[in-house]
Amino acid sequence: MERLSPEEALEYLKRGTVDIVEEEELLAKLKRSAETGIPLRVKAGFDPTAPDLHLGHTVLLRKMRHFQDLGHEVYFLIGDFTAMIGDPSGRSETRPPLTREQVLENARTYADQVFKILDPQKTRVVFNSHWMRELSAEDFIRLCAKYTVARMLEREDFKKRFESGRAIYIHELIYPLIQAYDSVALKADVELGGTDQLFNLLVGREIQREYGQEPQVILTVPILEGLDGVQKMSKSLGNYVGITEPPGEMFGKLMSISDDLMWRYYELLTDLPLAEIESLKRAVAEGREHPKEVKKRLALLIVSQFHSEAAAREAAEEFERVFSRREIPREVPEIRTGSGKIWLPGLLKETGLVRSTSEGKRLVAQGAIRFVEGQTIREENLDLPPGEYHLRIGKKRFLKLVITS
RNA sequence: GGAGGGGUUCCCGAGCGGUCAAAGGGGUCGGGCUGUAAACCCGAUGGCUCAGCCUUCGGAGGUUCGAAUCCUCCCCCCUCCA
Repeated sequence: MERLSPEEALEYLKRGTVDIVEEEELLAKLKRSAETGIPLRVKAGFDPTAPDLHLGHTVLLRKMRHFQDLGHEVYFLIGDFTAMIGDPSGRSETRPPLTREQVLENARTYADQVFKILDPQKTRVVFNSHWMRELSAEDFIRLCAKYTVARMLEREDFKKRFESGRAIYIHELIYPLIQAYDSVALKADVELGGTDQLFNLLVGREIQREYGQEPQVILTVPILEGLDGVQKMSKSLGNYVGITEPPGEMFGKLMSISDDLMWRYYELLTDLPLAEIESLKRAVAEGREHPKEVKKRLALLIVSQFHSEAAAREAAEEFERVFSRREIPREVPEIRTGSGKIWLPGLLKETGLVRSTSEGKRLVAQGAIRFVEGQTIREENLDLPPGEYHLRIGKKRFLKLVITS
């Protein structure tokens, strides 16, 4: 991988990006790096407050990894100083500054998750409070003097707010400058970010120039759609796959995405060459491949990134067993009870499979509860002889009921 | 400082004295169709000891046989004027 020519490297890096500013500059940097043997300094910033990563975040992380695979050095920047401001692009307000302990704690959590993708050998974790705290008021004013209000107001959300007369706080205007200064401090050759970061990243180029540095090249990656295929993947929308989730969970969630979305995930979440993805796409369109099989392959590829290949394969088998062959899952919550009358809604609530007895009643009424063997239970009350029973609640929930005499 | 509009169930959003656990949409869940895909169709969607009872409509009081709906005070958001 490290032996790609600069031109090939460029192609490799371009995959799944939205903007590249400027492509020729990137090529030039790659060439120079190849000649001198000095790796490029690649920067990407992260919010210190939300260390709960999902596949959406990995689009960026994977791009960072691509640079590492080419031998470059990644600066994983934790914006503990900028967090005091809160990036105005999000709806986030000014946040209370985190304590040093919290920041370090979050950084540890990041490390646990991030190194499932990044190569620890080629990753430098840095905190921008490091240099920002050192910056004197004079230095800071000098920094501010390098950019104009008019330029700052070009940013989409500032512009809108300005035009509609909504508040823009001065510290918000500062945010892009600080992020830009981070690039100066790190002498970044490249900065990566989501498409929503484009403006901030561009400011970085200009500020670097002002400080006599060669401007960084910018690569933006798309914001990944969530499992619903419409909204961006996010924890609060519940349409995400967390990177610490167990393999079975991941696999199941990935199998539930739409066929259309599958191609997007192939491109952004796997390293399968684009040409192969194209030919798969064609095979599906022509009916030579079943989309379900292709999706299974996708799920396998993704799950293997976070778990062993064996674990991924096992998840696939389990999926087959339970959903295709309608068999009993390997691990099922079990509840034991004495014989006699059993009130199903109450039992389901007890096991935590449903939230309330009302929900349990509803499910029974709707015919959602059945024995795995096939028979639907339409009565809320059960009276079964001692033995083992396997219940299926809806499509995904299972319960093993053991009745002792 | 002045004038006005608003805070409703997970979300958006109707309701504006009883028939309101509250229209409609979204989401979610269940069923059908399938490939646990999408699309589509049907149904459900506060809780409980469930033909009944309890809790919900920003908060606290009040009027009334009866309030999400009327009154008083308070908190929060938005628009316009200054």
